Amino acid sequence: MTTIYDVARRSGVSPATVSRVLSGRRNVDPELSEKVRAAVAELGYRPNGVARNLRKASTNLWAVVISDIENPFFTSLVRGLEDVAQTEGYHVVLCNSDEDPAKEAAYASAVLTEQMAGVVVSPTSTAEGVLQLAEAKTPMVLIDRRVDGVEADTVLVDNEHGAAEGVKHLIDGGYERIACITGPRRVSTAMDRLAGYRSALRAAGIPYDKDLVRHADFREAGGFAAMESLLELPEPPEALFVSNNLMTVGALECLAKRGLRAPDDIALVGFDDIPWADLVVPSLTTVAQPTYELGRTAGLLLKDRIAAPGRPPSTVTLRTELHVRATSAPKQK
Amino acid sequence: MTTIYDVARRSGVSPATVSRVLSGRRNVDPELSEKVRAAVAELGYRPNGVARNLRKASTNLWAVVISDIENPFFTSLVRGLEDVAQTEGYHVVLCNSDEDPAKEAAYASAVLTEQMAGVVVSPTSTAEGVLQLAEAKTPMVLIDRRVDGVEADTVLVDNEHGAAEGVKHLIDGGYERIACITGPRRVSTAMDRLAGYRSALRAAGIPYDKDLVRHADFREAGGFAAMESLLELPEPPEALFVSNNLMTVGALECLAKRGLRAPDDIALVGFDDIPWADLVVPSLTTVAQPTYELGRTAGLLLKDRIAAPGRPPSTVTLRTELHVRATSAPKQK
DNA sequence: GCCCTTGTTTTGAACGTTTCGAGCAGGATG
DNA sequence: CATCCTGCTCGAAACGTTCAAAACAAGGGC
Repeated sequence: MTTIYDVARRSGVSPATVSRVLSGRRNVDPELSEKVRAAVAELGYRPNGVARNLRKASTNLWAVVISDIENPFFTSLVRGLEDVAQTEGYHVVLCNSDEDPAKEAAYASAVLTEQMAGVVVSPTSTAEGVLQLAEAKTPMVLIDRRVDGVEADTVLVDNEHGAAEGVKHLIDGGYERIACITGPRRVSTAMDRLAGYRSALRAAGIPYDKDLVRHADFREAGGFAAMESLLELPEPPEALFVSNNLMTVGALECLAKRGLRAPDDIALVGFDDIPWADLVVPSLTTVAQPTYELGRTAGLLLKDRIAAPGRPPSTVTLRTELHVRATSAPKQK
Repeated sequence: MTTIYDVARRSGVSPATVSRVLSGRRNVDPELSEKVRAAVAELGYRPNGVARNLRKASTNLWAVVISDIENPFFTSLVRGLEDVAQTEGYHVVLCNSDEDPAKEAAYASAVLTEQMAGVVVSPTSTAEGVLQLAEAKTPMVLIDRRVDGVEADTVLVDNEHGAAEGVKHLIDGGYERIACITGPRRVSTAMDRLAGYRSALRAAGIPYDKDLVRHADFREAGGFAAMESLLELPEPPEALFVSNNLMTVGALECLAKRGLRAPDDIALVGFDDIPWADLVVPSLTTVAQPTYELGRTAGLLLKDRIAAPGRPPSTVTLRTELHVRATSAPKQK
């Protein structure tokens, strides 16, 4: 391996000067600089990033800790983050936590020992990894969910407002008996979306009926089961609001299996888009989240945090957008 | 930051001994070992991964260079890879090349300067990055596509056989005038799938008509345009084989826009699944690739390559699986 | 009692960079 | 002419680990 010493010898200067030439500092004689560049080219020298990292006590890695890259929500988010990372000179390390606090903690530990420059994390319910990172003062951006007791930059979506908008849309379509499938009680997004559901009902003067609410696990199977349980009610709902994409898919599968159709048998609005929602027939009405933008924003916040670690943390809340499609067509009287 | 020296001082041994205790080597007195562990716990010592990497001249990073994480094919592949990486003690760095040889080359360069332990890459058409890595003898696994002149471990799918099976399925359904939308000429997978299309026709005694073949860009827009061009033929095809998932989506969108339906107006088989292909109505017949398994296999090959760099490269070919759904229903006479 | 062997620990030298302080010209100033 | 700057360059010390080689202790054979 050729080192900075080889280049120094070849160009007749000291390693220190080579270093300054390569790191683009000023205060170096143009003539020497030229010699150094020539030597670099001749020798095919490539700086050793690891050595630089050791010396500088930091790497150019960002970790992104999410529950599962196969969830389209995170896929697009990660893409947004990676695009920012690329322009800022960082690389993104992908970490699937599968909502498992132990895995999250293991990744947090890796972030610390590998001296990564920063982390973007969508916290699991217990969030011990996040606490560990917060304590170590690692630059960190929380995404999608808040964590009690942790002060950190956060990127959220206006869950309550988005959910309310989706439910209001159903109400406007003439539906009154509207059910809700949401996520675990410990997850802030699940509760925020439920709150939106309730506030839309309240605004319309429809009484809240807790028998119409199900808490599932944000996964396909959970949505399926919750849908089944709702359909088995003595008086099934005439419309449904589902609070994430995978559970919506599960609910749709349940309907398909039973030969039921939206919106004729039950009207449907889902939170969070799924790819090609237009191709599903009947096409799916969703409260779309700006997932790419979420990732991008997180990247920008992380960059700023690294540049100025002392600054007080900020929270950015992005707006959702209601995509009206076929499953929420107005009630036929 | 607490270092191995601090631990050594605290436990009354030399740094070397601490190192041996922590790296789990034998030849260390259990009593000392215990003391060291105690000191580690008391001080909250955490080894510095960067320093270790420098000394060992290698990191625990794998890069995965793909065209776009938002393509479900790669999403699932990356997930398979990451699962192997995790059990083997590596981390995965995500690199979206967007089919841009310059970006690919930039990532290849980063792999070298950051001393990453290995790379899994789905090569772009010109593959200069791959050549650079091959020259540097970086452990590398090629995925999905072959590269001329590069000897490396490779994981492929039996494209020709899979395509032939899909097309034969259409022929068996009574269709004869079958079109094909495939990818760029320089990409091996595109040509392999086209070859499968041709061989299925040949086996059935159907003459090959090059007017029924379109080369597009493997993207949604390309599939859309190719579909339009096929529909404008004086005598449009009665069935269609599309050689990747995004172009299939594009083709479906084109049909939807024109108010045409599969399989009544045109029967359809796509190569590569899309998520929730069952939910699309009519549900989509596909030649499914074992995408997760592709990533997993690549990970295992990479692990082996790192363990034994000298071994001759091997190629693994995985089988596709025909998922018969609604869009390929037999022709109604 | 001496020497060799075996098993464990320590010393000290890397690994390849960056950066601090010192050194050294050469010009400006008093 | 001495002194002070200014602008560059260089030497050397980190950064925190691992590992080869040396040192040491203890046990066994002759």
